[in-house]
Amino acid sequence: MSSNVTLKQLADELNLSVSTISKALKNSYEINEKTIARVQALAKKYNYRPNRMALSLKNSETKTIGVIIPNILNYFFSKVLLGIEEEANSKGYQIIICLSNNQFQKEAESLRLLSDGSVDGFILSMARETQAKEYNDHFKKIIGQGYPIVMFDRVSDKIECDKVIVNDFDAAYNATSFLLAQGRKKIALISTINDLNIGKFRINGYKKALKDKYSYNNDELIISIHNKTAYHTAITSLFDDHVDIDGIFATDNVSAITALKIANSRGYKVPEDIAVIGFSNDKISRLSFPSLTTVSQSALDIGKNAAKMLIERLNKRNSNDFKTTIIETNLVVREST
Amino acid sequence: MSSNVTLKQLADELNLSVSTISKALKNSYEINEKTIARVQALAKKYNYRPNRMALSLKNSETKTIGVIIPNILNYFFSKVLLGIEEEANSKGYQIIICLSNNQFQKEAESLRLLSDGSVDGFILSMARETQAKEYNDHFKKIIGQGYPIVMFDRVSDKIECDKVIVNDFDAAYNATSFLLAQGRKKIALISTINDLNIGKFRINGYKKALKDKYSYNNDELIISIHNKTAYHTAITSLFDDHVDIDGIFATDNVSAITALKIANSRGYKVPEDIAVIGFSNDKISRLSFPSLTTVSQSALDIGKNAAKMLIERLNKRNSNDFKTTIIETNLVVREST
DNA sequence: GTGAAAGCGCTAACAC
DNA sequence: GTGTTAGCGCTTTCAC
Repeated sequence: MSSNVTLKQLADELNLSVSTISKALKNSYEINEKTIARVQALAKKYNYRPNRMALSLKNSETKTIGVIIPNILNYFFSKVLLGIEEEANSKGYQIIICLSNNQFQKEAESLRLLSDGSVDGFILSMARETQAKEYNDHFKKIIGQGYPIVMFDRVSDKIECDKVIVNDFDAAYNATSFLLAQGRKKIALISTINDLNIGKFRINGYKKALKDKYSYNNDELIISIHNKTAYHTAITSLFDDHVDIDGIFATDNVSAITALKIANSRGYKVPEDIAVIGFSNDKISRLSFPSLTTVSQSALDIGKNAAKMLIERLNKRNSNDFKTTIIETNLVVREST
Repeated sequence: MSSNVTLKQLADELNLSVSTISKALKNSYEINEKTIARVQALAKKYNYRPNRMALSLKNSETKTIGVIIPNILNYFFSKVLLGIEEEANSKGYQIIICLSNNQFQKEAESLRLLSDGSVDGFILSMARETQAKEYNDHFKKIIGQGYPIVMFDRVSDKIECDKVIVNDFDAAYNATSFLLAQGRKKIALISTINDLNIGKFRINGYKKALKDKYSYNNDELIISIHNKTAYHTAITSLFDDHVDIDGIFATDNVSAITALKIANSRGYKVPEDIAVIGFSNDKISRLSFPSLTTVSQSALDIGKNAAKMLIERLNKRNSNDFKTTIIETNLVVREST
């Protein structure tokens, strides 16, 4: 921390008391106008700023939000963070960031560390491990301690708190329907997030869309990938086993683009012979060859809404009417469909 | 902030004084062992954690680092952030993050907001606007207030502080030399960061490499792009004007991949007819078609080093021996060369 | 072995 | 119109 000027130093220099200085800086009606002017001039000269820690201690509020994110290298989460930061800053809040790296241990530790009065509340998306193993107690404990939480995207039914999600079922349903409307006859789903709730919702959306289309007479074709190193082999097998495949919906863009590359190298024409849709409207979807149609989740809005909800809750404590906000997705159509 | 237990509450419940509790929790030799045991048991029961704001106020240190980043959607900066977070956490520091969005105004405002005792020091990379317009005063002011700064990647000669950079000159020299060693006869440089120092260093590295290769007899061919929307047109013109181009070194991956796409669409064979090298070892470089050779900046190490340097400086104030750490780059060769 | 008191920087109720 | 005091939660010095 720095050697900033304090009220006391200003008071000494002007031969006034600390409380007079404090009031003068707030333009209190109690204080003589000349005094106010003198005080404010000196404060300006020394660039006085009230010490944030002293204020926090006094007011029992930090004006700081703890944000816990599974993976900062993921474009979606970065963009949500951008939204949180914008909204929080505009309301006078700062954000402390912790990265769980998708590990339960680190998520719980971050929660523990920040629940020492460092923040007023939390915005978070569950670590993959936490959701896969259905750990909840660390969240409940924090909430029990009086810290409000807003969860986004990867949320848990078991936790009572505000939430911001997209309708993953609808998103997948619409994406699959888009392929069906093009007359695609054999559509596969590639999922790399089978262990997450959102992954399950997306699978269900895909299944329902196929079922609703009476003229579609192939079985569901679902490839589940659990390992980063397995993308290429798994998708290669998909093409080997189903040469007549003409549509792919992937729950992430890395597998979507891997599929595109394999299709390219096998001489499929995209989108004539095969269409591919990814998930998350990130940079790579614009730069792939051909560019990738994706489901856009409006990550920025998710972040802004989450911040807005948390700040609202901080201002009207003790109410139990938790809300879940659903952010609309939309299909951004590019060259791959 | 939450309703955490305080020393006072523990003291009341045990009919002891606050100071006894405080000492007991620290296993002070002054305190009776039985008392220690009783106190610690109760503290554990109530999940006591010392209030961070009170500690900060008392100790005049926040154990928090302010990080100001130009663009969180940029993979390089995200990865640096990851490095900072890892190193800082391991040393017991938290990080408050601010995004300048490459605007001077927002950068200066973030600095101003956090210099109220919220953080112990700063890690930052200059906003594009700040560097282009050579604004420095806001940094100097903060340093004058006693806040140490560590700058990384986009740094300024005008500011005396610790720095972490890569050798952009060498990186560009080596990348260009790699193309020359392949026998490329007409190598273009595409720069989208001409307004940044690192952009200038990269151009110089490219120029020097061409000069050092006696057998190379084409002129320098430098395309400078200043506008996000102009990538495609500018690079298309490059190909129009120089059909015999056989090598491209780009200072960023979006233009490198745009070049790849244009080359693909014009029937060039990559890398036989033309080779392309990008900058920053991010996800898209692996997923492009063909995958892109890039200069890897070891972003994680940059982040870790920056955090390490700042924390070291915080522990030995008042010394003026500022260091600049140079992180090695290396060329990651993929299919595009 | 335990407790009282001061002080970190600030605000606000209450003197004067 | 200005000053005194108490207190936010904690640590530490000094008394008892």
